[in-house]
Amino acid sequence: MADALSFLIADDHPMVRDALASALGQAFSGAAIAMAGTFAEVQVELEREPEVDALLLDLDMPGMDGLTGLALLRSDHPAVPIIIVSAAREPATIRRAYEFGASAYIDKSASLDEIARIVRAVLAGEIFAPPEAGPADSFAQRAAQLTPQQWRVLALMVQGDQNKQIAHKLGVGEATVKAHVTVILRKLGVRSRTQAVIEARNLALPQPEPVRP
Amino acid sequence: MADALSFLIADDHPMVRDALASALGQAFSGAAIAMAGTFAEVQVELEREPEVDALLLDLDMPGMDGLTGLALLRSDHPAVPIIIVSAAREPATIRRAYEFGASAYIDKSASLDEIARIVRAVLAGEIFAPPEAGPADSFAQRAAQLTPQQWRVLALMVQGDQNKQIAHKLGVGEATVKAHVTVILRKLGVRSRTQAVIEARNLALPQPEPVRP
DNA sequence: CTCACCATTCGACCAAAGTCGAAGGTCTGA
DNA sequence: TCAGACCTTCGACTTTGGTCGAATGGTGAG
Repeated sequence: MADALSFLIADDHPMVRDALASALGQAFSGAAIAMAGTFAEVQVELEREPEVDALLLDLDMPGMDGLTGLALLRSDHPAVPIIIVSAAREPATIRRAYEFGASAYIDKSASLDEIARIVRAVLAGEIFAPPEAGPADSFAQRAAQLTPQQWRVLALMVQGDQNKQIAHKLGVGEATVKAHVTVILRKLGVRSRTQAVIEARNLALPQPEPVRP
Repeated sequence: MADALSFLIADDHPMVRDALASALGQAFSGAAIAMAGTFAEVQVELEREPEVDALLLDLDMPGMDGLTGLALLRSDHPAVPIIIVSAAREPATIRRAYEFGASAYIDKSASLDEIARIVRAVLAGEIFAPPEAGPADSFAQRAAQLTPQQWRVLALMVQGDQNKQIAHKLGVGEATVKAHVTVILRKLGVRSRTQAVIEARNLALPQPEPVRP
């Protein structure tokens, strides 16, 4: 399987999807390219074909609460390299994306050549994540310790679901969900569900906006 | 008291405070001008002197969770006209500010003449709030029904406080806080504390950011 | 003044959230 | 194969959250 590459492109904007697909098809002839327009579709595709060589992911898709969705995918499929493709964002968001396991970041204004170059580098095993990362975001550090199932529980908590609803959606007992919540609260360093939701939402919605007087 | 006007300027940036003070002092000679740099200071000043003719308020101050703080002040002092002074914001935020009882909106890049003109209009009883407002934000409409004490409770809920802590901070029993929470949930149309906090925080942090490809 | 209305307060009761301990499953390295 | 670590699951128990009914006190309409 020398050149039987496969990619998954996730973006809610069809135009962007096609542009990325054309860029990849040109740079890697014969590559299999799958598409997804919502967070749910991404999960389905990855479930069907977990062996993709790279996932090109937009952070502003319906269903994924920003970085929460990234972390969720990352937990479910640790082996899949994830390349963030998004509009210009604050450096803090980009840094956090790396902390959550993203392999690279591509600005939507990048040229097709640039995209191909970055994807090729990721496939070669290079990670564009800055090895330094500085002191890093403390909450992100703590959140990175969560297991896949715990991420799913947290993602539903952030949407306002109660334990009973979460249990039903995940197909487990309510007692199980409660146990997960307990661990989540301890790992995040908070003392109530409400505080956990507040902190998690700060991840999804980085800054109100920069001040420009 | 023909021209014994008094103003309260609330902004965490000293430079902006001085600019506003100079604009008002020039346009309304003899006016008494008080200052505040945090949300807590605003509350103290309004408690000490509730008869101010206008409050010039910055939304990005420490302590006030965006529009939550505005609504809180509005509930505590319904008679004080509030003029929002802030950096450029999305139209949705400005619209919501009006729904929460703001009398006018001044961009920080406005000239001193413009500021004086708007303040004069507000003092004359004119409200710059668009009478139409369209379908309006449904949550904001529901939230506007909250009483002052209920706003205080909600503001503390949004910070992640538990009922016991809220009771202590407000100097009432825990049972009282629970009763308030019940009414708040019903008025907001949600079924749990977590959902209420999620919706309330959507007010404070409008959008992630505009897309600029 | 009297009545009605509403904000605020609380106690008693029920539902949801959170804690503790434990069992079974999987994977890794000795 | 066995030991240890970890994820997932759950039941029993405690704490917190939320509902209902009721008493108090203020305020405005008639």
